[in-house]
Amino acid sequence: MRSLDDMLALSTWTRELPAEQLRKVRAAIAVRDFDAGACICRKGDPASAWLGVIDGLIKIHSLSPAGKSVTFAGIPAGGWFAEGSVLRGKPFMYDTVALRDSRIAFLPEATFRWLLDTSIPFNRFLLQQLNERLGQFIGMVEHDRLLAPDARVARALAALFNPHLYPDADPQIQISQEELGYLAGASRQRVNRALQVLGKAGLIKVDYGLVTVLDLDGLQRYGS
DNA sequence: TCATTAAATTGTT
DNA sequence: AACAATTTAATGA
Repeated sequence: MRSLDDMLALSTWTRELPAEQLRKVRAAIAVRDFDAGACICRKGDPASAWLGVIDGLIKIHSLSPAGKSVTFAGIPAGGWFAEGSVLRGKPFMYDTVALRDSRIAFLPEATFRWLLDTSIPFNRFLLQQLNERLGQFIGMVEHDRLLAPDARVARALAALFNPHLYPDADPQIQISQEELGYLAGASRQRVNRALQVLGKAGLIKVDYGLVTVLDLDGLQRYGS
């Protein structure tokens, strides 16, 4: 399992931070491990920290009153999230759950605001992150209405490998087809078929509980 | 190390 | 949604 320092080395916003400032940030971050299925934060919890996925995989999702689940985003190792709630100073609006055993970094709200007030590189990073996410969600609406199921699964999968949001060199992701279904808004059966199609097209390789991306660019543009 | 079993995941209808 | 097949992880000899 990766360490906090691995993740900080991977995050682009740490690179231009003066050593002294990075040291302070590093000292303020708390690290917690979660078992697969565990809840990292719930809707309504105060957003007291900016969160980073050091290792593992988490999802941001919402449960309907009837118990149906919609997943808005899966966030693999290397990703930071919840800046929206921290910026607003409002409680979390969604639940986040560990899909696998995961290690999470908690960067306290006060430290987050201090970075916001003092660091141009940090602000630049946040701006890019918000922009990338906005692009992803706009894309989701577009794909949901315009693309066939195979292509929707392809995009949902590709979104997990956004190099700006998740700067992780590992082209593999350990995720079940059921979770991929929640992410793509498709049934598990449909995802199963889509993965077979995408595998035959040479874009991905499918193994038990594991998907390896062979051609990210091809995945992104599949079906359009 | 190997066999057994339960649990998770996948493939198919 | 249901079922069978497959893979993994855990357990104990």
